[in-house]
Amino acid sequence: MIENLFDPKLVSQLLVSIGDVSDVTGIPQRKLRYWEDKSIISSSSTKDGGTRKFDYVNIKKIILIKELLNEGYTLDASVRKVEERIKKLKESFSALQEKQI
Amino acid sequence: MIENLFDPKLVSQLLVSIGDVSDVTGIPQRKLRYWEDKSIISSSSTKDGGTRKFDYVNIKKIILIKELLNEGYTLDASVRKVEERIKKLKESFSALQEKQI
DNA sequence: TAAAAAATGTAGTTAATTTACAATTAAGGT
DNA sequence: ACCTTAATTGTAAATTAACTACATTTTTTA
Repeated sequence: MIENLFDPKLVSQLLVSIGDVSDVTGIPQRKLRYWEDKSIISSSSTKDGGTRKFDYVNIKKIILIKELLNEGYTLDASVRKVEERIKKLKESFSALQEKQI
Repeated sequence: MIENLFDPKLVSQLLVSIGDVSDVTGIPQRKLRYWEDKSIISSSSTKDGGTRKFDYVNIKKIILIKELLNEGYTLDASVRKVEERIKKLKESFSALQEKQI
């Protein structure tokens, strides 16, 4: 049932602009660019001057980092803690996509 | 397990520009605007001149319509056939969001 | 073949984002 | 207190992406 709902292949293809990511996460655009500069998150901005687009995993990552920041962790510490979860998230993600449900 | 993967609340908040929807679905931007004019799909373009943003359900709808068009259905017929599936999709969607998983 | 449906072309305009500078504020160590 | 590094913020000018509002073309159907 849920398989019909969320097509993981489709979800993973959804790209969201920085303005909309900012709206959804509550993190200012300026900060998102800063985090990308520091390689904390990544977007599909193709060096040669396009616009940044964020995928589901990166948006989820931003939200998780924000939560840890709110708890009082430093940025680096937050990122370290989030990395492991994101790693698993990515794995399950590609596993699901393989399955071709 | 899957609950951790796809946060339905988050997925439903992802908004995608017309250019990216076009890339993902293979439907030209011009046609997407035409379909919206005909109320086949909808976007969050706030009349007062912003840019169109499509959500997951509408993107899924576009893909389903495209498939039926390829099978030879007329646009109207395709839409009619898709509506029922989309209705269920939306229901499950909000049900999941309520659950707050 | 006439009418309606479906799709397309494009010019001029507006919205959203980019980069690349610099400046500011906060936190941690001695 | 002072210094250093981390973290964040401000913004102008340029660029990219999308918009509307026309009109036109192609396809389908009665």
